[in-house]
Amino acid sequence: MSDDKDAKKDDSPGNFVWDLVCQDREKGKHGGKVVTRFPPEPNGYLHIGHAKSICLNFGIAQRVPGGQCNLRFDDTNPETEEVEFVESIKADVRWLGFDWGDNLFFASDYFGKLHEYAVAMIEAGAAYVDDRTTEEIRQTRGDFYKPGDEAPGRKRTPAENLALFERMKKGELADGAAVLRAKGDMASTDVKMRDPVMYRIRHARHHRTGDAWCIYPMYDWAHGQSDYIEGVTHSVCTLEFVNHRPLYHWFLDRIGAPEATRPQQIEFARLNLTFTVLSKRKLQELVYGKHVAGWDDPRMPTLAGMRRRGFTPEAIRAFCDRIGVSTKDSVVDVSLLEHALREDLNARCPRVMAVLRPIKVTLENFPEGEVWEIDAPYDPEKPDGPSRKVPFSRELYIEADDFMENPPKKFFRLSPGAEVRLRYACIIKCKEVKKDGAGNVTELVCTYDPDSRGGTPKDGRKIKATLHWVSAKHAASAEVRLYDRLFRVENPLSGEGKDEWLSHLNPSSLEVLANAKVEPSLTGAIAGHAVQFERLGYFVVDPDAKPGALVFNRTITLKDTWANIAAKGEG
RNA sequence: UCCGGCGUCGUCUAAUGGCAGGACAGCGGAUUUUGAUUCCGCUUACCGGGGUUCGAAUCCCUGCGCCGGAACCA
Repeated sequence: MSDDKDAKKDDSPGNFVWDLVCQDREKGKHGGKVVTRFPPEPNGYLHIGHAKSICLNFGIAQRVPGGQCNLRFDDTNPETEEVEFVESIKADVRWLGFDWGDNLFFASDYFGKLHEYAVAMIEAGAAYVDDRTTEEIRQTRGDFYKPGDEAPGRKRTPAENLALFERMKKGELADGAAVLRAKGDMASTDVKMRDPVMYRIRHARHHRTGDAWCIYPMYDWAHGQSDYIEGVTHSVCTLEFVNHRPLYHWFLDRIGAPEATRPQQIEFARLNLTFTVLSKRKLQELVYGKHVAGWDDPRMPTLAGMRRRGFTPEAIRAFCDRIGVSTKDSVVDVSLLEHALREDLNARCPRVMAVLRPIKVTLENFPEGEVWEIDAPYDPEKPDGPSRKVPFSRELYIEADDFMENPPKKFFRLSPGAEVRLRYACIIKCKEVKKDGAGNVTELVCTYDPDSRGGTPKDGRKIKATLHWVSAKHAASAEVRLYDRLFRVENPLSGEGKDEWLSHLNPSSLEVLANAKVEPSLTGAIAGHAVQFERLGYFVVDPDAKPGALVFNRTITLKDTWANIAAKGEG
């Protein structure tokens, strides 16, 4: 089949949802049409967990000829939803690389239609108004072991219920005074079926419909019907909705949706990540509790935060491909995300040099005033490819971490009497260590080997370490923000206490270095420019940067075998 | 005491009654002017117990464990 060929064009791995979609197409269900949807509630920012759902839903639509994925905002709760969130969500989906075309919808588009359906249900005696208190309704619902009691409203005539519902709609009743309930089965073992609430009263301004309505549909009433109205074929959601599936189907029955054209709800496991919290509520707490600087704080797992941190859409999509999709609760190791990130950045970032914690080096035998303009490739694996000039002179900065006065055995960087290579420049040897009154190293006096220009010594002797450096006189200053994992424990939510998870915040998730030194080629770098600082990691220019005031965010470090060895040595 | 879902390397995920494979992590090695990258190699798994079958991760029974469910949230 030519369809098969189309489906195999991309190399995305399959998963059980994709399998179901393929089976349905083979059976000719929905005439072979596939329509999915991504249905965020605009009450917060999108995070990496949403990315999994976005990649799944838009991914399926992309892989099917004529496939369609709607972006539908599930905006049925005016008290928590805002335009700011719908705009950020649209921007994030676009940034991730997906396009909903003309298929931008809102559940609030269907308020009128939903109301018609509800009225028809009341007329058919399938729904009624319950005007007791929330507390009474809760208490008469029964529990897991006992059936509930039937509400008095059930006995009213359709005409009476219609009149009451009309009063609800007109705003004659206060918030909480009454709800519309479907006549389910108060004795059902499935608590969801015990006369589910369809509408509640909220005298609140809605971000789109304004004050047109004061009754708002509940999720179970709105969602399946919205799917149906849009012609969605596969309604993919997360596992916590498995319990809602019978009700999803039941409401479709009530409105008379023909079996052949109705959507099918399919559930998959939401993403969990080690060292990360992904619940919307927790993310809100981090933002509103000022534990982070905002929704786009580079430590946040929000797409806005990750973007600012320096993640690429490609890395996130590759990650989503690799974690797969299943119906098993799972926790993905964050190192898999980091791997996908490094893999992508490694392939796209030019290599440059920057010194984060400068320590001064003076080459005592290097002529005062002389400057080498070294031609250094942006991609060392392509020595003849694009390059930039890097000035080298008598006074340099190297990384403080690259010098130890009393080095352990396996440390092969600079120490008194030791030789190292300065990348692309030459071999130097440490002659003298200068210190201040407190015993801090302030300067290293070194000599350079004039026969090693370029970095290769004439006599062919082996130099184990190569250090990055910048010329003191030529370097630009920059602020560098060193980001690390927001939590220091693998499962921040493991504790019992309500706010215990906050105690697991990593106190050193952000370290700001005010006086880093970067090579002059970086002087005019603009926000979003991503580079590798050789031997350190991947960095991106932050939007806070201004002309003459560079600001870099560390996206992620390079893998660091030495750090592991050093850490073990201490243990 | 109820209803529903789920159990495969440390982690994530394949297998659709026929050799339990991949990725990440870890460990070891080669190359390296980034202790990076790249390359090579290694360790490690079918929740337990029965049954059906020539043959079971897969089908059946049973036990156990984990997750979700009693909002006028989604």
